[in-house]
Amino acid sequence: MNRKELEHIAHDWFKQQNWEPFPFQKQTWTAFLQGKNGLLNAPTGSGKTYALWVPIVLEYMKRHPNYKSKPQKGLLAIWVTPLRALSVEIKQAAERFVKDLDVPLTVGIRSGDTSTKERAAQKRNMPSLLITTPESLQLLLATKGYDKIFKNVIGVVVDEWHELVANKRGVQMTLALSRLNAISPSLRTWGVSATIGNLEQAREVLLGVDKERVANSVLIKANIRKKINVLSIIPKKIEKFPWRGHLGLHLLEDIIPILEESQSTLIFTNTRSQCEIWFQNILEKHPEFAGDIAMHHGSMSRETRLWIEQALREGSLKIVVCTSSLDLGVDFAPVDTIIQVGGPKGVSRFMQRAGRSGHQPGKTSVIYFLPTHALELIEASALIKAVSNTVVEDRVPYLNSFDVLVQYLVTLAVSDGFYPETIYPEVKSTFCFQTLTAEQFQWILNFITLGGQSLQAYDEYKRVDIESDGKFKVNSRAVAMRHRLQIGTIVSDSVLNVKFLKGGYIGSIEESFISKLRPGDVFTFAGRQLELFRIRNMQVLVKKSKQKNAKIPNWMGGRMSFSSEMSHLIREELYLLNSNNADKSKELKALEPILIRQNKESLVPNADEFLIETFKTREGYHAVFYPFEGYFVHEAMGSLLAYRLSLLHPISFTIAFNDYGFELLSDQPIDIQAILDNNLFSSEYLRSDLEKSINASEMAKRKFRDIAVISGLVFTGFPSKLVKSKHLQASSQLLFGVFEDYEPDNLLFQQAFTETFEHQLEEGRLQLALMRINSQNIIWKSCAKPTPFSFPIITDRLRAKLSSEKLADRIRRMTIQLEKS
DNA sequence: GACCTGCTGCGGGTTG
Repeated sequence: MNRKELEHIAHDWFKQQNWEPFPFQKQTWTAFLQGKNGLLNAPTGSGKTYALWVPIVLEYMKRHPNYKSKPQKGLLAIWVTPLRALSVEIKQAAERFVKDLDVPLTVGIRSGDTSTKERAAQKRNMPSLLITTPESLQLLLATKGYDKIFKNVIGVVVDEWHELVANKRGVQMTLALSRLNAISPSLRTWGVSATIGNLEQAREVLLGVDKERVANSVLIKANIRKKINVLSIIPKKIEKFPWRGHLGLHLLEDIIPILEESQSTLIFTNTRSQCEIWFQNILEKHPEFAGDIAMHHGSMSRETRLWIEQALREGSLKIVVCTSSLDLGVDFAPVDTIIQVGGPKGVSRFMQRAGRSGHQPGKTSVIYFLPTHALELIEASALIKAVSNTVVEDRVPYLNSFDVLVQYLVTLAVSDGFYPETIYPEVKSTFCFQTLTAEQFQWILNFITLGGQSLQAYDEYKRVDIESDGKFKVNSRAVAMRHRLQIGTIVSDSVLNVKFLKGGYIGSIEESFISKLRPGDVFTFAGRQLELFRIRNMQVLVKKSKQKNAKIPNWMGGRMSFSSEMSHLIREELYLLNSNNADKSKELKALEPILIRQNKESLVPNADEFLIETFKTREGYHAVFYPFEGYFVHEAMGSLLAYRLSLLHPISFTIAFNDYGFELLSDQPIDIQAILDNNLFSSEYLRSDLEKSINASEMAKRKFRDIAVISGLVFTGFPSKLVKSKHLQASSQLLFGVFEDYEPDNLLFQQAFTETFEHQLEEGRLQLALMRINSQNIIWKSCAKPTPFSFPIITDRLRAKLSSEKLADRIRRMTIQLEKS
């Protein structure tokens, strides 16, 4: 049978399903059958799964013409998905396909949900097509004789590659790929990705830095444009609409008609507590929705979440209030409407959420944007434009994640052991470790065998032995076991499990929240009123309660900052505000009263202007700056400017910031002229000034917590008996301190700082922002009172008390004040 | 006068 004939079979099959084959499918089949690697860019719900199952099966038929009488045993292809939740759907698709085609191939799943028994059975007899997660694949590499499992694999497909490419799970994935490539000579690597700004780079990350290999691969773009209809909910009376806030409950009644008219609706909120609040408020004001409404977020028990997902699929739920937990994965066909409450902070996140509705080829997605404060109308306007111009963010890959490399090398040492001279070039071929030097690699080897320089005295850090032939191998069963338990790059937050007294797991909650409650107190969680009974063994035992006005928990999650694309779009919209342009969006027009007020008290900047406002209140002297660059950049820029100002003249500040700008507050007048005369926005000496200006060590210490866990320096405990997170924090801090004092050139210690500057403070973006400000005219407005622009920032400070002043300075200042009075 | 904050994802031993 030749390739053409085989393709016909597949085409016929597609016809039988009444599916219109997309052009990219044939292109993908051809490239795969030619032995090429590649990246397929296709939206969800476009049949992309089949685009890659088909050629894998075709290749199998081609290789084994008498496959019916003599089916090939062992693993043929691996499908990696970042979400367990997707495994079942992919498995069903694959099974249906091989069954209809009558090919004797077996399909299996291997993930955390797979039982020990099944896992063992699988190891004896691997399915032909294995669906797994990056972590479970890594665990397979920690198995004795893994090379035999993988030696005949012809294809690895990494699904949702855009989700992995910019984090450590992606790094881990590429390390595994580097090994598989060496084991299996006819392996093809394929990624499937949603549209992202840097698709070309995503391909390079997937395939490694070998230029020839990348040049011989293909990048296939599906070119299917999903129609998205964005509608914003505009407050009827902007004068009474708050200048700040994040909940958006003022507009609750405005969405009721939308809920009633839609078959089913997802309401996306930005935080878990906001999700709880919206759910509760809708039910309170519209009890008629009871039974039709549910909520879904990451701290709720998996059981409840799965139930809700199933109900959505079946169309038996009308409304689900959720967080990012429903961004991805499972496709809910009956959902026809999306409501986004508050700014989504990034264009791709917004589009991703919009895409949850009308999830069928050819259908239009509908998303409503509900602003939670006045300035978010600018965001609404910007998002509408972004969607029609298909602006998408880059996903920036990690570089030199030594913690992941340490884990990977121990993984290899746990199974069959490794020879550095074989593994070094493989590691170096990955995007993440392309600049890894022989010295650095040697340092890592020393680290896993001796525990590095400062931990040499402790046996527990000597995990790997060097055997007489030079093989690196773990011989201790205890070390191997602990390592397997801790494979992966996701480090969980410190949480307590919430359970009913009579049993029944509800979800997880932050230690910091629950410690403020006493037995008998009532709180709301997962939409229920719960009375705290007692806390025991990291478990919160509760009873049902009917009491109203319960406290709502907050979780300490990651903070979302504007993406650089989003910041850019916001500025573009802002610059339109002053124009009398007739085609100004209705969102911007609605802002008119606030615009008039801002222009009266201060000014709305144009494209060539950078605004600084100063005013005095009873709190002190305020200076507010508006780069519109997002929270993270403002955090860094605020500290930088405060530091540089204090060099000119001793002064101390309190700094506040949000996505729009930052504020310096002092008890002395702030010399803005000095900022202008001394070029304090210069991007020169950025890193060294930044290092001196912020408490980099404190931030790095927090980053180091994850690094310590991933690299195996800190053990998070056995499944049944988790180590208390406080202990975890303590030991990672202890180690941080040791390295700081005795081994500052420790690569893991240094990595904590690199991550702080590059990922937390976004040094690269800060640099660009400073350059932009330097090219603008700085307009300094001395205002009589807080302006609409400054109000959200200065009130934010009342919550987050972040001070640049040292305790000693503060005490000194307070004493002087006392003396004066 | 304006203000209830901070997402998501995975994994959990061995042998005959």
